[in-house]
Amino acid sequence: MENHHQILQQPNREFTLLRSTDFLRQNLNLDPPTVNTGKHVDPSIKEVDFFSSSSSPPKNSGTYNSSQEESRDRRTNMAKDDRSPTLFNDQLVNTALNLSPGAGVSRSAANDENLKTLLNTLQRESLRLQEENCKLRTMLDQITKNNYQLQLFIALQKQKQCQKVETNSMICGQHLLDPRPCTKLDAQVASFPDDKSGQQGDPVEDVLEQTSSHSWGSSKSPTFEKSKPSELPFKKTRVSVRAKSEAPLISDGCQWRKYGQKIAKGNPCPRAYYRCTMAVGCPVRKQVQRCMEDKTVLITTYEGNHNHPLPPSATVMANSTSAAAAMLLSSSCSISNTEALSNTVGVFSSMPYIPMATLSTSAPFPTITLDMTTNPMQLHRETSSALTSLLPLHATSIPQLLGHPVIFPHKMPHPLGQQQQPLFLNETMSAAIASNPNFTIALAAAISSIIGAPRGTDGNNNNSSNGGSHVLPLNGASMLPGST
DNA sequence: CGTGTTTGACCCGCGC
DNA sequence: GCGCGGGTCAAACACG
Repeated sequence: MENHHQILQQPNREFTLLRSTDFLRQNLNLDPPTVNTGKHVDPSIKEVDFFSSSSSPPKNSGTYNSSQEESRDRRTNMAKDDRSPTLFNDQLVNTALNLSPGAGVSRSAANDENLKTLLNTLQRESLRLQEENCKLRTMLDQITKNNYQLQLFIALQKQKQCQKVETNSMICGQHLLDPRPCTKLDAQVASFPDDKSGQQGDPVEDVLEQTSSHSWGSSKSPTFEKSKPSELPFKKTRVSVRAKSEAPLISDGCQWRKYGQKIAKGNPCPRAYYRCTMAVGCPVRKQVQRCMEDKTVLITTYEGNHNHPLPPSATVMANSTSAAAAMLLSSSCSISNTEALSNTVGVFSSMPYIPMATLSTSAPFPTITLDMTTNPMQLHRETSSALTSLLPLHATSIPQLLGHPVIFPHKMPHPLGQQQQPLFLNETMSAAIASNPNFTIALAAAISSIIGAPRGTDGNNNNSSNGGSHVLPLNGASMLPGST
């Protein structure tokens, strides 16, 4: 908790914290040597050029050097092995199989021995990789969890700033911002960091509960707390996803129960209302409606926060939608157009295949629409102009959509510079995947980026052998060049 | 019989 | 105050 506050007050450190590997180390107290059983394997997937003739080894950490030297030694041994197999001592790869026709029968025993050794080595290596895989999985879970909590703190901090700005503006008699009033949540948010007394359990969860209870809730619904008349209405944030799909529903990993259907005005296609049934009282709801212009396009609108753990498939969707919602939040404080835009760019530049993002402020609730229906290459070109038209939006809700949001800190510099590095898992729906095979690649890139983000503390890509870039199939596409 | 869907009725907010 | 439209409820129904 304390760390989060410190981090929030030191913008320069924000990025460091959210960089996967550093974040991982800091949160899990995993020093590189402890990650692996035998020798060091950097959690980030580093591209090591085993065949480079470069004579200047990187001057990184000692562990990394030792790893490289080990690789060099192995190559050397393999080279020598052609002439003198006995010189090869590395247990990992034993190439001392004498398969030459001239070898006598007396050598078969030695060959068997070598084969056994090789087998044992491979088995050990396989076990080691399994252990690593398991550990990385655990780390990934932890990162997701920590990001979730951190994002909430950032959101809370932003809410506080927002409130200050609005207060100042009111005092000056020039309420230039969106006139929509601050809400009950604002007060809760503002008081949250200091007001821990009397709270049981995780205060973060408490705030989420409060947020959820106001989200999309009917005053009649027994599940939701009814707002007192004296309280101002709660402004909701929604994320709408457009995807081509013939199916009546898109698969997002959650279980839904239909509770209503309506013919909305202006669209002959009925709008279906679904409620999450993965947990009792989960306030998350979604609307599904076909696009009037193109009936193959399914528009799914999400709102609310899950009050239960999500399966991985649902987390993927949650990350994407919550990232979109984070865009709303990042621009919610009405600081300035430029700043808001830079924030939104910061979020969406990380989403390689969330192409067309549009905000609707005319709707009763701030809604962001992610259009997955167009060609990704085209989208990359389109998005820039689409996003540059974004205006700051006063979304007073915390868009903790769908469980496990991930958010970039304020004005986070991109680690890959021109090449954007995705930190969001955008493989969202089977329908979208079907129409856009690049989603699979994007997912791989996103996972790779989480597991193997490049190290560094300044946010620049100063690591020539970083593990993220070589696996990122971004089509050379930074969605928004020049984003900070 | 339990679970999910359908559908008409109802509630509520908003604009006029 | 009234009408309209969005959202939700809940009884009836379907299905495995």
